Amino acid sequence: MRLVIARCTVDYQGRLNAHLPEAVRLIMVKADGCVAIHADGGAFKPLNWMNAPNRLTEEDGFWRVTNPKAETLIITLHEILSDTKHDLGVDPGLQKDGVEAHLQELLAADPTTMAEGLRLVRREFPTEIGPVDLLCRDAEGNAVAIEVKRRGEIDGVEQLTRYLDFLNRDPTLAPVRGIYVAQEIKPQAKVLAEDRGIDWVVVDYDELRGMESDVLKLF
Amino acid sequence: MRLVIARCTVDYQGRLNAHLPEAVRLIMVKADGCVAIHADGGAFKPLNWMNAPNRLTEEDGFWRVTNPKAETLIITLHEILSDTKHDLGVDPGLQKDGVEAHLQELLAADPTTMAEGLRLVRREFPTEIGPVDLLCRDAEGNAVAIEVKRRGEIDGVEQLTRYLDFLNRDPTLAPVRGIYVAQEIKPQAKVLAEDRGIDWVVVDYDELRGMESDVLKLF
DNA sequence: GTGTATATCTCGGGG
DNA sequence: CCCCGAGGTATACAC
Repeated sequence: MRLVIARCTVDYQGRLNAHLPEAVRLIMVKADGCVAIHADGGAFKPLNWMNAPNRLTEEDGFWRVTNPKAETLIITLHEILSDTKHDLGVDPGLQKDGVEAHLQELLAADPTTMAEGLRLVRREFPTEIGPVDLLCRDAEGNAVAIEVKRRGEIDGVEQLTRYLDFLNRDPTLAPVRGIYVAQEIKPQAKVLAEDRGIDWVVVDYDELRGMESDVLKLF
Repeated sequence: MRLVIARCTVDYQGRLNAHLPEAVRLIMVKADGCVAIHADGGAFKPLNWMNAPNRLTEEDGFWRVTNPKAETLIITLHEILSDTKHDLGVDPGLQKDGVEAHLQELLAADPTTMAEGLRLVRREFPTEIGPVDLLCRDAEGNAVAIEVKRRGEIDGVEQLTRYLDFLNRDPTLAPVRGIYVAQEIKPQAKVLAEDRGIDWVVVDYDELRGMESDVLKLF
């Protein structure tokens, strides 16, 4: 990783045009070639950047970064205050726990945590407009489409509504009802769900994980 | 801005749990207090981070970063290879051109680029659930609601559908039809739009800008 | 503060 | 390769 502190101006042309007036900034060049220009604030997101794959050429007083999509980033260097290089090696990567996929797994393993008598038909059940997270049948044998979210916001209700529209056109499935399942559901999402006749259930990830480990302990 | 190159392990607990095994990484601490941990690859996104506002305390062998939402980031430092500080000053900020707002301006200037006979009634026409990008009347005098996007995805169709629902409850406007306008429209968004009786139009930003400059040249 | 809409979103998975 | 969905999305802006 190369770290350059420099007074610079930057111009990006690609998906949009963007210009950075002259100022002192950090220019970060990573081993995979990607370039990011950071100010001393604003967290996370660089002011300008160019992802790999790309080509960086150092010319007289400026750097030119281009990628196969013909986007260009021109960094004009007015004054270089520091220029260092560090060998970081390959990163072992981030281990995550608690994302939607895990929640979906736990719910698929025991659909009765969402509603009594539910049996799983399929995870990621395909429709014309995308896969439904879980398709189940209830105790009466009726189809139930389930949308799982970590945080239940209004767009998840829209998503489930779309799936229900399309699923209910299939005579082998109709009538299909919906359940919106999340660790946390916003008030507006609840209102919209109820307005559309969609049930919602708040589940606890830690509790679900605990139940699963309890089940494992039995064996 | 403080830049530390160190062999470290990192643990985040908050919206999810995440762990980074020991490796050499860049730790960036910005003037506003935010912290980002970068590997030597993977674009501009840090492996882990904590946005401002937060509190960083340096303890024996590790840093603890906490924020008001009780999220914590623990950086255990096994070996510090470099530790530098740079004064960058306040950044003048990024100037952008070519975002949705510009596209909306160009389309408002000449609605006939979207459909023949259209006349603009208002930009950002207010409804109960937010403003519609453009409200027009067609040659027959019927109201037309237009949603503008740079990239037309499925959620834009949902947005326009919600607006149409509300606009059609207003007897002075109904019947209102919708047009989804974007520089690029995804297949599923087209399917959903057509399914809902919403027209879609793909427009070219550079062409629109060219037309406008042609008009200016006439004067 | 919550809620909503945008983003050069990034990133990963599946066809 | 593109399409699509998730994200600790981040970020800006209105209420």
